[in-house]
Amino acid sequence: MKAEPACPEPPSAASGGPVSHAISRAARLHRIAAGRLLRDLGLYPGQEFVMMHLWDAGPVRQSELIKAVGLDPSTVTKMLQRLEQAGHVRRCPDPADRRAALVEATGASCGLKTQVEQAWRQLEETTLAGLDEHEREELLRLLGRVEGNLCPQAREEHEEAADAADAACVAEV
Amino acid sequence: MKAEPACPEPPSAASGGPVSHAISRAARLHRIAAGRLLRDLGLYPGQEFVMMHLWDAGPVRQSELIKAVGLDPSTVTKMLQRLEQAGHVRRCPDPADRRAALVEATGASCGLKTQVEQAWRQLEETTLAGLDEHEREELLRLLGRVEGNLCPQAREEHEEAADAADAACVAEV
DNA sequence: GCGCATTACTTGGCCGACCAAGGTAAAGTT
DNA sequence: AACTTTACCTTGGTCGGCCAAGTAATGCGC
Repeated sequence: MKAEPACPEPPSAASGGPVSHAISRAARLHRIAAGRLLRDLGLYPGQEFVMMHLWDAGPVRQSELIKAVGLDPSTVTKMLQRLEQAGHVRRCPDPADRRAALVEATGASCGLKTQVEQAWRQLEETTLAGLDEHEREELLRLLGRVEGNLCPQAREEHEEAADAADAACVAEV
Repeated sequence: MKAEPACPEPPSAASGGPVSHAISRAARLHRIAAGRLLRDLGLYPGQEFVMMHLWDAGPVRQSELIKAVGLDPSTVTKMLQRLEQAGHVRRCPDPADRRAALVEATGASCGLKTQVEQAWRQLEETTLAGLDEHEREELLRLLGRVEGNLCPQAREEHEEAADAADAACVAEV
C-alpha cells in the first residue's frame, strides 16, 4: 500500500465553513477515484470532460469547447496538445477563420468512448452508493445551487470588513 | 474582464453521471472563489488547510499534518517549502526522532489567522447563499456520505466488465 | 483604406496534486 | 549484533489549472 487517501476523519478544524471543507474533500476524493478509473484508459482526470464533449458534439471550434467545459483557455490549449500527442484528438485550422482551430476526436479515441462512459457510470455509482433516488436528486439540486452561487461573474463587491484585531496566537517561541 | 468562469450552463453531456459532473464543477468554482479570497492574503488555494491545522494544533510532526489534511506526503513537503519561504511556517528537526520534522506556524502568520477565517466564512456564505439551514445540513450530510463512499481504501476489486462493443462514432472523416 | 478594439489562441510561469522511486533513521526479528 | 522491515520525508516528473502577457487574424468605425 502507498499513500492511502485515508479519509481524514471528522475534520477537527471545520471551524469556519463546514460545507466548504466538505466540498473540497469530497471533490478531491472524487477526482482521485476518477483518476484511478481513467488511468487504465490512458486519460488523466480532467481530460474526460473535453473528450466527452468532443465525442457528442463532433468537430468544434476550440473556443466553443472552452466555453463548454468552462475552463481557462490556456488550460484547454495545453490539454489539447497532450491529447493530440496521445492520439486522442486532432486539430486543424479553421478555413473560415484563420485564427481559430477546429478540434475533433480521432477515430482511435472512439473505442475509448464506451469505456469512459462505463467508467463514469461506475464512478457515479460508487460515489452515490447507499443513497436513494431522492437523496441523489437532492444532492444534485443543492450542488446546482452552489454552482449558481459561485459562478455569477458579478462578484465585484468584496465587502472587506477586516477589523477585528488578531487574537492570541500560540506558536512563535 | 478576463476569462469569466461563465457558469457553462446545463451540461449537455451530463449523460453518464450527473452528480459526478456537478461535484467536479461546483468544486472547481469553489476553489476558484477560495483562490480569489486567499490571493489577497498571500496564500494559494490548498494552503489554507495546512495553515488552519497548524494554527489550531500548534507545532506538530509533519506526518501528523499529512494525516490531518489527507494529502500526499510529497504534496505537503512542497507546500511547506513554499510556506516556509513565504515566512508563514517554520520547520525544525524533531529531537526525539531524527527522521521526523516539526512544523509550526510563525508568529507573523498569526495575523493571517483571523483574516483567513473571515475569508473562509465569507466563502461559506457565498457558497450557500439562498439555502436555508435545513438545506445546508442536508448538503453537508450528503457530502459526508459521498466522502465516505469514496475514501475507503478498500477499492481493490476493480470489477472490470468491459465487454460491450463500441457503438457508432461520429467524428473521423 | 486605416487604426483600433475584439476575438482566438499560445507561451511562460507558478501551484496544488498525484505517482514512483530514493535515502535515512527508527523499530522489530532472528 | 546484524538483518529486515517499516516509518518519515524528499526529489523528480507529469498533469490539471490558474493568471498574466503576448501574437495573430477578424471586424468595426471612420
